[in-house]
Amino acid sequence: MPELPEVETVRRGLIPELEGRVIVKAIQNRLDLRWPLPDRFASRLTGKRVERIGRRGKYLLLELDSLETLIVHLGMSGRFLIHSGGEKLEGATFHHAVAEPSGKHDHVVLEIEGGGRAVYNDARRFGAMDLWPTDDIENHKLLAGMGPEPLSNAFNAQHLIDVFSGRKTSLKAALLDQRRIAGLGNIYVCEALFGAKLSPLRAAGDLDSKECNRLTTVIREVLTVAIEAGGSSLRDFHGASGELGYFQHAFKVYDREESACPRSRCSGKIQRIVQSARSTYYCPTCQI
DNA sequence: CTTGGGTCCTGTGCGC
DNA sequence: TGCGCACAGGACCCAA
Repeated sequence: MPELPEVETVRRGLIPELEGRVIVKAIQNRLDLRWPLPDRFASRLTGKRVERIGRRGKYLLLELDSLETLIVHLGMSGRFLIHSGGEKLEGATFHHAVAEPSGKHDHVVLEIEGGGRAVYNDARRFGAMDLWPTDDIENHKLLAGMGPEPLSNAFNAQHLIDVFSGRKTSLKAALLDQRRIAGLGNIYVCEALFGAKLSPLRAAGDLDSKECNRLTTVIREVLTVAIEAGGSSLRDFHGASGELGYFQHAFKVYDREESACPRSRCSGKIQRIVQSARSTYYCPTCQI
């Protein structure tokens, strides 16, 4: 599910409830998510203060005062919801419906100083958590080798030229590869390629510098606008206070098979194709 | 090394 | 309504 804008939305929602507060008690309801949780998981969280909540690609990073960082990945269906200590729905500021916790897949619950609870729920259990020394976080096996943050200065046209060079793989697959660029998933790759007028079927290594430049700019724009919209809620994405994002209403191609290309002066029709077993949406007329 | 396909898991929505 | 199937925002793992 969640790509960079959704994870960033969750991060921003967790900060006011969690940052600077102590985890009074951690409750672990299963031994594993996608992989086994680390040894003594709950006790390594209990009594620790969350100093800072960061993000790397699609990973949330909760830095604890024990010098360890709680690494969290939401997988496809993961949620991290805050239930406030008082009237639990009063804090919702969005006009959309607020999700009730199912309880069924609440795998990890953090009771927060002051009475709130942060609940990690993940029906499909493709998500993950781990604890790792904060000063060595970049060497954690899930984070090592990840490409640059697309909203940082390290991401630029030259970087794309470098990582695409000589690649025969499709542009679609290349952008989904977290080792080349962090944070993009199926939705935002489709949207960025539309914005850059590039076919997802092109070989990555075929792009010229002008095209890489265009793609760089569009990726930044798409992600920035999506974050401002609170991410996309196609099926079940919720922010930390249960609110829905609304960037899905701004999709130009994703999930819009058969509709007219939204680009002015293009008479094309959005197509859905399958690339490496995943849906790609694009306009074959203007995405060359 | 690169690349493509299968796989993990549960829920939902659709056609019949 | 009920059933079966296709599909879902991720990404690891392995075979070729």
